[in-house]
Amino acid sequence: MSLSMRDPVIPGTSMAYHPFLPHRAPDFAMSAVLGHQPPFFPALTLPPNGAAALSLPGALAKPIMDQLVGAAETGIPFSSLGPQAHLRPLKTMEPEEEVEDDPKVHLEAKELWDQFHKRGTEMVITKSGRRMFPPFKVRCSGLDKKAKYILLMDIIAADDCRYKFHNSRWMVAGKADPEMPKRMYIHPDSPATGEQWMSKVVTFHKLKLTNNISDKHGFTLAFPSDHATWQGNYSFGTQTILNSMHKYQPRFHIVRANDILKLPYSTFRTYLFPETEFIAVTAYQNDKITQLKIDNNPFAKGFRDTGNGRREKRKQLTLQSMRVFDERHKKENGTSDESSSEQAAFNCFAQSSSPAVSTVGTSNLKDLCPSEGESDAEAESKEEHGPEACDAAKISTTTSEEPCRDKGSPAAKAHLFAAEPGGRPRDGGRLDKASPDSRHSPATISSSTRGLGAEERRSPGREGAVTAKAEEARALPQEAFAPLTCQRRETGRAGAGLAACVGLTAVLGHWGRGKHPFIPHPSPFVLSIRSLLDHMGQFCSVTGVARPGMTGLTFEPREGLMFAQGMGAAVGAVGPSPPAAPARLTRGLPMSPFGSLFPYPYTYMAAAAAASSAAASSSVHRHPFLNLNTMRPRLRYSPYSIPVPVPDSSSLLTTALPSMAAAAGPLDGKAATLAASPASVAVDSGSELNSRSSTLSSSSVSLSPKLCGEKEAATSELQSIQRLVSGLEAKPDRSRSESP
DNA sequence: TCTCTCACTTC
DNA sequence: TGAAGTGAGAG
Repeated sequence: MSLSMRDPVIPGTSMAYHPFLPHRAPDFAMSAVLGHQPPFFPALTLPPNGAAALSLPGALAKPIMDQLVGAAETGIPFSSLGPQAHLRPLKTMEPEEEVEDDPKVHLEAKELWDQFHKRGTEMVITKSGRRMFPPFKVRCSGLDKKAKYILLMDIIAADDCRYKFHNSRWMVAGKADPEMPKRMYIHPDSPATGEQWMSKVVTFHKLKLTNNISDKHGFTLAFPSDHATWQGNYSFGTQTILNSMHKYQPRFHIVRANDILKLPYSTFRTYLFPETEFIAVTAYQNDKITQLKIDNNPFAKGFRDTGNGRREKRKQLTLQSMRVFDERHKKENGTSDESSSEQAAFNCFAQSSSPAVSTVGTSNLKDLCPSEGESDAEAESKEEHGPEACDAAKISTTTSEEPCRDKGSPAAKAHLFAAEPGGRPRDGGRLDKASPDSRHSPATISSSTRGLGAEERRSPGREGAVTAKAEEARALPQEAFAPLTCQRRETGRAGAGLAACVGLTAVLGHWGRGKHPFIPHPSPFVLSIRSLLDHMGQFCSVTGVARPGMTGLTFEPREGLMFAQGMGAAVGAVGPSPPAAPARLTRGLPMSPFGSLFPYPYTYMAAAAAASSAAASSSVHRHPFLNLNTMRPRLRYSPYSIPVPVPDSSSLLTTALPSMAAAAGPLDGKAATLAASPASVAVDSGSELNSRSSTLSSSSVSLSPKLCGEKEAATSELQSIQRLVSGLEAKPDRSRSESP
């Protein structure tokens, strides 16, 4: 028999609700996103035996069924002989009883992140994908040892601005480009027990960042059911697509679920670490970041000054060219008695060209940021033990970072918080205003974290190695960068949720065979559950990927069409979005608030869930990513963050909300710093420049007493050539070297 | 500003 | 030994 969307499945049968069917008609907001009828749509049928069946049109059956074959490995039997996939009925309709847990998350390699944050927050993305640096690693505690968890990570837009690196500073350069389809990265070890997660550092180093819009390392799922915590389309992948010159904020999610199938209907605990915010670039703009990476990333070892890598050779090459120039200059002037001074000049340049000069440059960086000196020295010392040892050390030696932050100059502080969206108050970001019934309200936000300070004081094991003094010392700064957490508790309707899982498992079972348990290889596979609904004439939506530079509304259909073809081949364009559709549709982005702080896109919130989010709104208001009140209509759909509008270019380096700064309370110093950040950073840059200039000039000065007339001119020319050839010290900060 | 190639590295 | 991860640099 066929089901219409409104046909309820009788509770008590094998499926209380069909996985893909909401039990009620879509509300207004939901309706607004509809309007597209995909060319192909499989039909859903419910056979008499009560099991769900996936019936596909003949042309589609084969590829889809091929994808589903692997589902058998997950224990879900279905026939591969025909177009009907019989899915095993769910054992239970009730969610598992939850044992209270209290997850805490500690960001690993925090010092590295802090340095990263201070130096410019640039993260390189490439077409083929580039790993994150610093690597995103966390340590969890407070999990139920027996329970299973799924850990995820995603990266959301921090604001809707485009940035440029100008005068050694990151400045807003306009409105953001169309947002890329966001993807959720599921940790390959998921699901695992709390004990397993807590026994190790959870690293997401395999996640890659790309700017390749046609990246095929992702796939999309759609959950139209308004019973689900997830609603809309959900993309997964090993690579996250980002826009260059845009600011992003990684997020970490803990989901208590023993099966990937239950993911969409489970509670999400979301953690934000402000220091992990970054600006995506295709090439490093700020050599501080470059140097930081070279110093800390083993793969970049070849560029370290101490090595025999390319950098060394390049400098030797420079040296050689200088020598040639010197000889030629000698010939031209013909006097040998000047050789001593020339030798002095040469020595000067030789020195400048030697690795030692790079060290000078590095020291300049340290001079630039007094608070960095210690960190750099520390980083260098760690280098002796390798990056991994470095990271490991950071786990229990976070005290050393504190002086950097607390004793840092205002400039350093400003810089520290410059890229921190909203200058998140340490407490303002915690959402402890959950309503008592938050567990049952899809839009209710509740806190699951009390801040790292408390967490670390409490969590055993790792902290055992940390002295009480160290704990005390790091408490304050840690709080300053305490992860902003948000928890969504959505028990949902078990029938709908679990039933949806059936369909999910059928697909994920195949993916589980690959390297990544949940990532399909090698071909992308996009499953559109919504397309099923489309077929029923109830739900239609335009989803796709907006391409940068597109004029008008153009969509690269993903769900329906890719579903239709099974293996992701492109088909024709989908029709334009309905004129009255919300912004998210006009952009055609297939993303959803997947794991976001709200279970619904804010477009939904207004009509569908705003009422239920009343309890959360106060918290939301204080959260830069949740601020519905201050957000302005965006032309693009932002499935996750609700960015705080950047007031003006004069405060480009801080997106702090005044209210948040005011709410910072104990952070008043930092809040004040925030206000002064632009100027402070300017001073910062200036000081570095001065430092650099003095370094160069001091070298020259040692020559000048012996030089006269042509000699000085020649030396000057030498310097110019030297700069041109080797880039030397002025090069590091490309644009900085040009600033007065 | 981006993309590609290169030489170098780690694993 | 080769795949993969790096920044530099050319275009």
